[in-house]
Amino acid sequence: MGASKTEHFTAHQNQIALLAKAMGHPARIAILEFLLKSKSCICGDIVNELPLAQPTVSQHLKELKNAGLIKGNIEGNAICYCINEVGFEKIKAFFETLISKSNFDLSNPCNPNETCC
Amino acid sequence: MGASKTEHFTAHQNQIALLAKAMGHPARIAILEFLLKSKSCICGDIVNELPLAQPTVSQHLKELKNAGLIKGNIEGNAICYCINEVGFEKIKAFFETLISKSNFDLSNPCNPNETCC
DNA sequence: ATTATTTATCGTAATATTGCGATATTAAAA
DNA sequence: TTTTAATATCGCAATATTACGATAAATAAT
Repeated sequence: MGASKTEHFTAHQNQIALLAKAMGHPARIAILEFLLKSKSCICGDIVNELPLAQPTVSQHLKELKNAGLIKGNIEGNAICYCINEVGFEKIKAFFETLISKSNFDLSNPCNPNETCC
Repeated sequence: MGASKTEHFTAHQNQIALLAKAMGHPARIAILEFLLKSKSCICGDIVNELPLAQPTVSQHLKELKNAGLIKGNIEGNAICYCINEVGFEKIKAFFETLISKSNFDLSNPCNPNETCC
């Protein structure tokens, strides 16, 4: 195989997995950190910030864009990239609701070395 | 290639990417949601909850365990799984610090259709 | 018009992931 | 001790990801 059986899971589960997957590479975390540190959009610069070849960075940017974590638009002969707050809020909200709706006591976790089920 | 150049990134970037990657599959999101909904650890049941064969689920559980998102210990001839609050707090803290340290105004984002760089 | 700059795409090799049948392992139950 | 149950591992096929050189595309600069 190699392909995920997405049709067997909820839209929400697939959506979160998609966002998490896009964040599942150190280069893409570096890009997100760089864009968040900046006050506005960034033209170029991203390639110089990363220890990867230009086509590789371009590919990572494309994945972040497809996942909805960043935006990019043409600005002359350069491209202006910035955080897509929509995707970012989605994954943040996921953690918040997951943790708040959780019955699991994260502050007093069960010890797996004890009998607990 | 196919292998990430982890050596070129910070330990923190690699750590977060590892956690995100582990969450980058709907089956693993489903497992996390199931464990968080439960009050304590879960023996078995996880395989029956998912629309995947037992070896596949076992593999997903292993990945979540390796990433530090869940714990599992032997309980007779069954295995007791529960949330690993350590990994969970890590990824939660990542979002919190990233957003608090961020200079990017998430509530008033730049519009990529305007000149912004 | 030509050249330089910036970014994307193509093609391809190396490696990783996903999924599952078959089988092993381990311990409880009979 | 044999059987049953639960979980893990092996091996494999299908597919996806990662990385980058070469090249294309599009605009700015000369």
